[in-house]
Amino acid sequence: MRLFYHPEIKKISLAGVLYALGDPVRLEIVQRLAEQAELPCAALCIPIAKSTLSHHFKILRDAGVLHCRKEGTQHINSLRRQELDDRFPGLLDAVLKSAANEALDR
Amino acid sequence: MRLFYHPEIKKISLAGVLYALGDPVRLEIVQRLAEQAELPCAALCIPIAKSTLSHHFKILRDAGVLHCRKEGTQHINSLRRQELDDRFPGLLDAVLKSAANEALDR
DNA sequence: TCTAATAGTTCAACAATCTCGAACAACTGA
DNA sequence: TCAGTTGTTCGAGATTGTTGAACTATTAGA
Repeated sequence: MRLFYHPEIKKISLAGVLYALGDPVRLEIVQRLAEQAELPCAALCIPIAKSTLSHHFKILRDAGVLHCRKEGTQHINSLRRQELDDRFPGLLDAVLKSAANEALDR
Repeated sequence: MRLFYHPEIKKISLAGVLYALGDPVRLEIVQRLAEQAELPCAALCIPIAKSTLSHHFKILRDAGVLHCRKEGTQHINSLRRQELDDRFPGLLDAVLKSAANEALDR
């Protein structure tokens, strides 16, 4: 299995990041990673096919939101938080805060 | 032609808003509306089919990002800025600031 | 070392969504 | 009333999303 593609921070587009965050499953992944720093794909426990989950992780990686490294049989994911904050200051914080707010409403 | 659907502010979802913003054309529409307050659809001058543009406006309306009212033959669009700020504080500002930052890079 | 189990990816098929031109509806002005 | 303007709706083809099955890579146990 080859190494994953991770775009340079300079090549990350705002529309790409927003698109990646604009899906309930992917938004949940990002929220979990904001709390836990590192997670393997399987830790999500979301009831969807694992091929679909793999696809969502790929979109987040390609958009520049996540970094993924291999460790044994697992793929460990983490937010590219510092890089995102450098490129789009305040964006991720605003999204995470909004997500937390939204969760309170229910 | 019937009136447009505009969701209640309480029913606007974060993923829906991010999805709506996660397209270069729609992001540009939102940026323009942040500068100009009100615009008819035709004012965009983006080289895509007008049926496609109409579709993008519908997505932005359905997500709760835009309000649209009829005025003669035109449909006047505006950001639901106050409502969005109430529901997701700081989000729109962060997106608009990020968009402005990104524009400087090129 | 062989085998089975685990973690994810890739593939192929089907479903859903996007983009477009054409047709349509609503309004305006001559 | 008739033509022009603005934007929506419809149907078709292209793109993207979702899924189970097959596959790769690694680990643990006999």
